[in-house]
Amino acid sequence: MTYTLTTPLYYVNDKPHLGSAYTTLACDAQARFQRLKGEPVLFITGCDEHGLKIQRTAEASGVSPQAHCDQVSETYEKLWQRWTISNDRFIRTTDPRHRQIVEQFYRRVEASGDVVEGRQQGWYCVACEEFKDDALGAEDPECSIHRRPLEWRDELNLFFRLSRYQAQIEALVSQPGFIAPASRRREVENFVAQGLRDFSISRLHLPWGIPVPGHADHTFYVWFDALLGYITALLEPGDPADLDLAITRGWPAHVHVIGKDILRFHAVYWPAMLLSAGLEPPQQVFGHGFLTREGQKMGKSLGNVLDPAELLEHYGRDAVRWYLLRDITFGDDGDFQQQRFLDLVNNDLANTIGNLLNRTTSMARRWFDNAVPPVSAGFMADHPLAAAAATARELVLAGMERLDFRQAAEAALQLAIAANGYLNEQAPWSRIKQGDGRLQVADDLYVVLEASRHVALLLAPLLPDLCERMLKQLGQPPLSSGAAGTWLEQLRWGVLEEGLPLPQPEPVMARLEPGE
RNA sequence: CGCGGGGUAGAGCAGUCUGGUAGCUCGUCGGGCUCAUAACCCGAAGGUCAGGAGUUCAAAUCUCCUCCCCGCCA
Repeated sequence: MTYTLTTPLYYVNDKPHLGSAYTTLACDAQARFQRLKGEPVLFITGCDEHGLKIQRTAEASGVSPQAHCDQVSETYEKLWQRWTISNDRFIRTTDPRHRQIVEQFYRRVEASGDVVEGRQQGWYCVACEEFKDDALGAEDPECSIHRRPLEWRDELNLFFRLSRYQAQIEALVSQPGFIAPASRRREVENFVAQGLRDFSISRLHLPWGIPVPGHADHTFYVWFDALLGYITALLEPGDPADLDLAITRGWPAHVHVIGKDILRFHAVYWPAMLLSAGLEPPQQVFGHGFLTREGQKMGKSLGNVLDPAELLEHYGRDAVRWYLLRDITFGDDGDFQQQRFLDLVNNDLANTIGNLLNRTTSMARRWFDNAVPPVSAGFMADHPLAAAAATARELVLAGMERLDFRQAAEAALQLAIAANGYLNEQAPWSRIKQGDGRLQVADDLYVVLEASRHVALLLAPLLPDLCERMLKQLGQPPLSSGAAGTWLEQLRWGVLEEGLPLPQPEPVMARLEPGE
């Protein structure tokens, strides 16, 4: 079955921020991991482009909404390309097929009797695209999040009868594993337990949206049409816009990865909409944490926003990916600390991993004719580094499966540390000087090279670039070429070929210089 | 108000479910090595586990109370 995973469809109100990049990077690692295991994967990302907020932003900068969306979503797409994100789809909710999918979906919900007319009255925050109940008594109320004036609305809208799904959503939400990490489940359960209320799914006289069939002047509320982008995205490029066809392409999604702020939409509203339309809810909704910078919230007003495009430019893909995925527990909030970022990248990638490869290939070349040394029979199987590699492999596989990138990264790193330690214990540089030490040195270098090869492979989902550079140093064909067999096949101890020529060593990871 | 998450060495965290010498990474300090990217390896210092009370032979871990941070309540 296809492993479908999604990032949020990012709202094109502004250029991409680090949070979006973080989510996307994490999904990319997961998508790569599943592909490496041989699973068919559908990795979906894209942009959400409707709504009043977009319309106003476009107006403010004097362009049409469509032109604005084209421009911003291109920024996203280009950025993901520069990060070599491996998404299979980039869906935009202004895609013509999306409109048809939304209409078909809506017809189903309507046919289930889940659409009713109602009067929507209250204070509205355009930035949130939400009504604010807590503002009811106040005069001149502000949005507590955006600190901008709320607008009074009183209009006839179409409502989705969410209340009918109370029992089903309660059951779904309490299902172990549906909401991840588990620590966020309670929050949603409590919300549901308060009683689900119908919510409006249309807006009146809002031109920048998808028209509601059969209701002139109504367009769909952004949150109704946006999530359906996940379904539209299932379609292959040449497919007709057909809902039944779409869901055969990889539904239900295995996981929606989102920021914790939009957990409710994904874990409550969205599954109910799907049930109403006779579709399965996603298997998991993973709400990850937010990033702060040096202990402070990032925000325009503080002027401390980290731009993912700049980070990429200054430090490169591997460094940023490593820091975000290795040092921050996926799910928890995390703090981006410049000093630690530099320390970790230099220590882990340049020193521990890069230098391990460098010193080992260099010795092998010098003493064994520029090639992988021969290993004596019987030396390999019960070797401590074989055990270390097996442990690392298990921890990486198990960790990645749970989106525990930190565990996976640390496991790969531990193998490199073990290999470095083994080298220092054996000190082949001393032993080679003793006449009878040559066979032992050959064995030792072989197992360390083999351990290094495992490190490279284990890093593949997290740091695809570094992995390929390491494999090249080890005389291996590119992993992406598939020439040496599948990833799992290569992750067996002893696959490294004796006598394989080793190229001139070159640092696979440069140290980052402080002070930028 | 209610609910959820959290408060453990200079920093970031694990350990809490299933009580029993407080552990990891980074930083700091000392030693070793010289194959290697001033890289690698080993060791040390550094903690009243937010505070208080209780249960227990024994509490970071269980119970109760207090304080502080973050989040949810359409």
